[in-house]
Amino acid sequence: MAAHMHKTRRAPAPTIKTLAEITGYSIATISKALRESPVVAPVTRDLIFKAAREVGYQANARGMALRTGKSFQAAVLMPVTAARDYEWDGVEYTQILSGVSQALDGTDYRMSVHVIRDAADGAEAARRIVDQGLADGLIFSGILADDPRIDLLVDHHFPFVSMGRCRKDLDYAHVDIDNEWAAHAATARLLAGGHRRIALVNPERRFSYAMDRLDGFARAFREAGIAASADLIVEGDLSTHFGRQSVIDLLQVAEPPTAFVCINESTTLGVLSGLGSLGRQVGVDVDVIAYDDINVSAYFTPPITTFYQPIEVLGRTLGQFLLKRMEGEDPKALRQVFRPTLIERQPDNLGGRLA
Amino acid sequence: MAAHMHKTRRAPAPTIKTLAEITGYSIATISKALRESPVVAPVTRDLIFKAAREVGYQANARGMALRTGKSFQAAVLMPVTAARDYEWDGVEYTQILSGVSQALDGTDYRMSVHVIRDAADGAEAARRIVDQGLADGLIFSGILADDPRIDLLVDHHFPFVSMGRCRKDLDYAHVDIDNEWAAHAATARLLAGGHRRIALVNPERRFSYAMDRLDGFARAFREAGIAASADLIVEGDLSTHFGRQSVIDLLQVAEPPTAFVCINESTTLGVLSGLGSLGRQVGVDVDVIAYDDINVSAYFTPPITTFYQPIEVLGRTLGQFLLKRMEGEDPKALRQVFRPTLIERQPDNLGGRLA
DNA sequence: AAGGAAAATAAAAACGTTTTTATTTTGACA
DNA sequence: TGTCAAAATAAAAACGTTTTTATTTTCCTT
Repeated sequence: MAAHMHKTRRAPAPTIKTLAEITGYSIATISKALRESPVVAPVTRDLIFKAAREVGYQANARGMALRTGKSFQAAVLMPVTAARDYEWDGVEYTQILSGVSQALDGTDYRMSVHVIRDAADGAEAARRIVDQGLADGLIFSGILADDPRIDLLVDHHFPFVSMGRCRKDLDYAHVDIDNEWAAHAATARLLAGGHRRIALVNPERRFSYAMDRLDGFARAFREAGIAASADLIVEGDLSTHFGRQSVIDLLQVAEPPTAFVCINESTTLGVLSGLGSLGRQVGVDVDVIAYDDINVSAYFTPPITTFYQPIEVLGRTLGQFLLKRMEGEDPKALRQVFRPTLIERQPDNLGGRLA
Repeated sequence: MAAHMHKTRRAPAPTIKTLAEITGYSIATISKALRESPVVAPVTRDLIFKAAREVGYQANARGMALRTGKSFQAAVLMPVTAARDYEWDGVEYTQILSGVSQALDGTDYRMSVHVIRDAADGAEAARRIVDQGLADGLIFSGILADDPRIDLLVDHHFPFVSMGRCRKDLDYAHVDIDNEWAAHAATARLLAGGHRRIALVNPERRFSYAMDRLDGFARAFREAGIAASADLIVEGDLSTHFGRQSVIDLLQVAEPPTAFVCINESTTLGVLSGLGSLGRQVGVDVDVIAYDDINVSAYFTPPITTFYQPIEVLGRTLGQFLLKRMEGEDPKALRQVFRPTLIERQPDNLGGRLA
């Protein structure tokens, strides 16, 4: 141990200049060699790579960023509602971020997260990201039927992938869940079980996927030749509170529903809570089919039938698509719609009394 | 409208050079003026600001970053376990990110999120962030009793704020929940209600807060002069599955517990599910007290008593502390331990039959 | 062996800042 | 009015890259 070991001065990180000095080549050659440009001789390339490995060279992201004008950031807009008592909100985002991060692993891109509080906030964030070059690509969800972010980004030729589709015919990369199909399947299942008065607990109508679900719901009735129980459609934020309140409201109408189609875990928990507090038993007095974000419906009492799609897979696809988009790939080639799998945990016909 | 309106060529974003040309000052003066340096005359400063506003000047983050060596990134390590069926995991992180983001709002800092899969991964991520200067500050949670990240960052004088305290006596900024207190309070409450056989559903012992909770649990028994039901302590990942399995295991012992102290929402749901499937009724056969991450226990059937702390507040504090740390403030001044509030929803004495 | 094209490398400029150093302008004082 | 310090501004260098342009080296052809 050296006698005077005052705060070990860390050696400055090696740069291409360091490598130039070590190898005797110019920084231009170093730069080209490191990026495997064909103009530098293979033998010198190898030499330079070796030197780089030896000194532990790491390209300085800031230098690259300035010169290339890129930020090496993949931005994700994460919605968080401001409502005080609505803290379940956005639980699935952990999975999305995890998936995106997986896709980005091993690339030069980092993931930056921009929290947005509503649609307007999201549009503003997107604009800031484009204008200031805060990121090289963007991922976002909560797509509106007519979403200003999609318009903006398409217009600016800015690489992005949306989770969800808007209702305009535009070319853009996206990943989605087949909500029309899922809502149809859930409704058809209940109709087949003998239910006629079916409630749909749905998101607000401005969301594109709310429309998709309405479509699926209507189609199931249409195909069964039965008039849809349109008066049992409720729309709201997807909070637990909303789910609970919906049940309380719906069970007071003249012909109350015998079944519920729920949109996510949070509302489902609210619906179950509401039913419980009114003394109704799931599987006996009413049936509930849900869409499951975080695979937790198995633990509800009783376990209920759900449609399930591992959200992390969507996240990973979002990330992969974004990488390709940032490399200039045609957005037309970057679209995928996932069909969730049905997990049956109940007969969904009031224990056989309906079918 | 111009006749030939081919793809509107966007004017390049104004730089300090643009401002220099407009105002006639040198770029040096522009730079100093914009950062309100006292060496530039107030009248010219105002002039330059006016020009900047007029052309919509926005400092180029990449240029700043290169010159200053800063990244203007505040990094957050977000843990996500790989386990396939454990998707509830990390639900509270949305709230943390939201809080951090709120604190960062209006500053030059952006939030980047690094997903980590375990403790080793986290240590590696921290090292990469320090070595490559990927961020100017770091926030992380899931603190181990002896956490290598804290050692590393303290050693490197790298600004960070941890959510949770390690069990070493070091000077570092942190935010925490008073887990010792909460576990003590929950246990004492159950003891006062007449319970003697109390189960503790706890995280793995390597986590610092697991130790804190063990301490609080033990202290409650000690203060009551009763031998702790140490054989009813279970430790595991905090999945719903673990909660459920714990109940199934614990109810098979010779003297089974009459009450459960749970650590988070996820395990609590599992515990309730397990109790339900064994036909035990909460509030009748057993009592459950939980710690509530996302304020959803009110919707469990029946609602249970919890300790609750809005996690977003912690997130905000983490962000605020990090900003101060990055400005060089003494970490000793940046510590805060929150006591969650008790939300009573049950008598917690088996409906009066114990007290 | 000279000439010239091709290959390899080097030099220089540029990206947008900040900071250090140098120069000019101002204003007080004798 | 000339001198000098202080105030204000300008010039230049630097951060670490990439890219364009220039130079040198290699090697083939005659």
